[in-house]
This record gives sequence, structure tokens and C-alpha cells, in this order.
Amino acid sequence: MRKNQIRINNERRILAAAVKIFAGYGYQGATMRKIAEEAGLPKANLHYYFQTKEQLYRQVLDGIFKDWLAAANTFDECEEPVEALRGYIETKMDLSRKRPLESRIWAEEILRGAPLIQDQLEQTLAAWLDTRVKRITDWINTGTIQPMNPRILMYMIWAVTQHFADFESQIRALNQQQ
Amino acid sequence: MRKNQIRINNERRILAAAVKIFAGYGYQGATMRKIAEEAGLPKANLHYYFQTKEQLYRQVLDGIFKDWLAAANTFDECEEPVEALRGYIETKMDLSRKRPLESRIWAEEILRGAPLIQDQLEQTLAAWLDTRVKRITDWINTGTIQPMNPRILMYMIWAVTQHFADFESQIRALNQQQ
DNA sequence: ATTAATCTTGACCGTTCGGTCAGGTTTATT
DNA sequence: AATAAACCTGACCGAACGGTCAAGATTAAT
Repeated sequence: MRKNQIRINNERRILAAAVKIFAGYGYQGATMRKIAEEAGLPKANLHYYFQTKEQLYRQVLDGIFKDWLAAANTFDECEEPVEALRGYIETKMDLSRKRPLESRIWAEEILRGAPLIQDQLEQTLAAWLDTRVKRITDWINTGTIQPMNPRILMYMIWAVTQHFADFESQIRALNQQQ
Repeated sequence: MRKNQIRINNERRILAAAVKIFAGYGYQGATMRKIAEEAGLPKANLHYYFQTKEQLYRQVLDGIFKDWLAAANTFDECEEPVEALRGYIETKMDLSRKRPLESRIWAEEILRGAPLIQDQLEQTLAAWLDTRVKRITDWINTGTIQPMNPRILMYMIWAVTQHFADFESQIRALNQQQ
């Protein structure tokens, strides 16, 4: 079931252009014409590979979610809590630095109430979080780390790491003075 | 130069409806028709009070910025660092809880690169931040608190407090399991 | 060399967008 | 009571949107 090389190349080009435009304008602000221009293809060609704008957007979100989960698994690489948390936080910060566009698309989707990804949040992501919360709880129970709410800890890590990608323009505006 | 009561009432109604719609759909996704329906007024009436969609949006942003600055001044109410920071963080969390719509509008504007509020960020907000950074630096220099980067501390406070408003739907989806 | 499958694209379509405007209604002023 | 100012709104406009399609060009399969 191997795909033609032309299809592979064009789908990649369109998806890359879509990430840029969706990140820069939001789902509603992004237009198929802008994405087509960014990809260097006629608009009708986009609809040949992706039937609708929503379908294209869904594939972009899928790619982001897969990257996110892959990075998230660094949490399990270390037995020791300090190393596990440090490694996880560093990987998340790297993702924010290297893929800020994807981070913004994700953030906007959540802002809008996650209309398209609620299933993934409630199933895949919730399951991922549950097992990590159990690990942290174990650390607490064995006295390896101080007691706190593991769930809130994870939310805070996500908040801070996301912030540097999502609020980049605010941070840049504030940092330029000093 | 007092305004007519009719004008005051209608402007308030329109602004309240605009906050809801802008928060729910984003700037591009929000339409004047939706805002008019929410306000219970004909669309043409909106354009009588606010010439353009962008002007209406600007006034919404202005209101948010004023609220934010007012809340931010609780930082100065205490001499003592623990009380000052605690008070500030609690006020910001209250704002996230009580005005999540405004928080989301602000977040979306920053996500898009702050096209309309860059001046305010670089001037008013930057000045506000500078004086608070100086206060924290004083605390560090007198040994009242442990040394760290005051600027990053403020970014982290903003990140976490914003997160609970902006990512509410993600947190809700993840919390419902447990 | 021929056929089939895939890819490409300008032109077009119905819908919705932000915004306008003329003309009527209500409120304020004298 | 009369005039002026402010307010209201259905109908309309050009532009831009997502999406379609038929017909031609290119590539793959035989």
C-alpha cells in the first residue's frame, strides 16, 4: 500500500504550510488561499489532497499530538525523581523552543474549548497523565520527594513550558527594555 | 460632556456580548452578526456605536488591560515579600477564575503576536514590570529572599495563573477521570 | 504504444463576511 | 408645540470565503 512519491511530497508541503498559517492566524483566520500561497500550489490542488479545511487542520493537530506524546515519554527514562522531572521539563522546553508554531496551534485549540480533540484529551492524554501521577505518588509514599498534589505539579510544568512558546511576543516585548 | 444614558447602556451591552463572542470564537471567528444576536440588537446598531469590528475589539482589549493593571497593583500593598507575592498571586488567580473570558481574549491576542497591543506591552506593562523587578531585586540584595531572576519569577507567576483560565477545557477533561 | 490512474488548475458557485445608508422613530432642548 | 439631536434598522453592497468541476497534463502499468 505504498503511496506515490508525488503524493508524499505534496502532502508534506501542504502540511508544513498549514502549520505556519494556522499558527499565525488561527483556524478561522487561516484561509485555504493563504496556505496554498505558502505551499506554492494552486488552491484547488489543496482540496485534491485534503478534502476540506477541517480535515487538513485535523491532520495538523494529529501530528502535534504525536510529537507531544513522544516527547512526554522521556518522563519514564529515569528511576530517580529529580532526573526524571528534569529530563521531562528540558524536553518540553526544547519542544517549545524548536516547535513554537505547533505549540501555539495546540494552545489555540484548547482556548476555543478543544472542539476537535476532546476525545484525545479525555482518553490518550488522561491515561498518560494517570500513570505518571501514580509514579509521583509512589515517590511521595516512599518519602523520596516531599508531598504535594502530583496533578497540579504536572499542570504547572505544562503551564510554564507552554508559556515561553505561546507568550513569546509578550516576553520579547518585555525583555527588550532590559 | 456627560453621555446619554441610552448610549451608556447600549455600549455596555455590546461590549459584554463582544467579550463572550471574542472569547469563544477568536477575533476572526467572531462575527458582528453573532455579537449582535448575543446583545439582542440588530447588526446595524452595533456599527452605530462602534464604527468597525476592530474598534470594538480594541475597546474590549482596553478594558481587559485596565482590569489587569488594577489587579496588578496589589503587589505593592505589602512591604513583606511573602505577603506581597502571596497577595499578588491570589489576586491574579481570582482574576482567572472570575474573568476567564477576558483572560482568553488576552491570550489569543498574544498568541497572534500582539498585533494591536504591542505599544501597551512595550510601554505601560514594561514599566510596571521594571519597578516590580527592582523591588524584588532589593529584597534579594538585603537578603530577605533567596537570589533568583525576578523577571523569570514574574513570567512563571503569569504562566501558571493564566494557565488555569486559558487551558480550562484541557484541565477539565483531565480532571474528570479522577 | 496504449490504456488507466493519478495529478493539476482556471474558472466558477453559493454563502457569509464587514460595512453602508436612507428614512423612520424616539428623546432632548427651547 | 416645534425644532434639533440622537437613535434605530431592513435592505443592500462588494469582497472574500470554502469548496466544486470539467478538461487537460503527467505518470504508471500493461
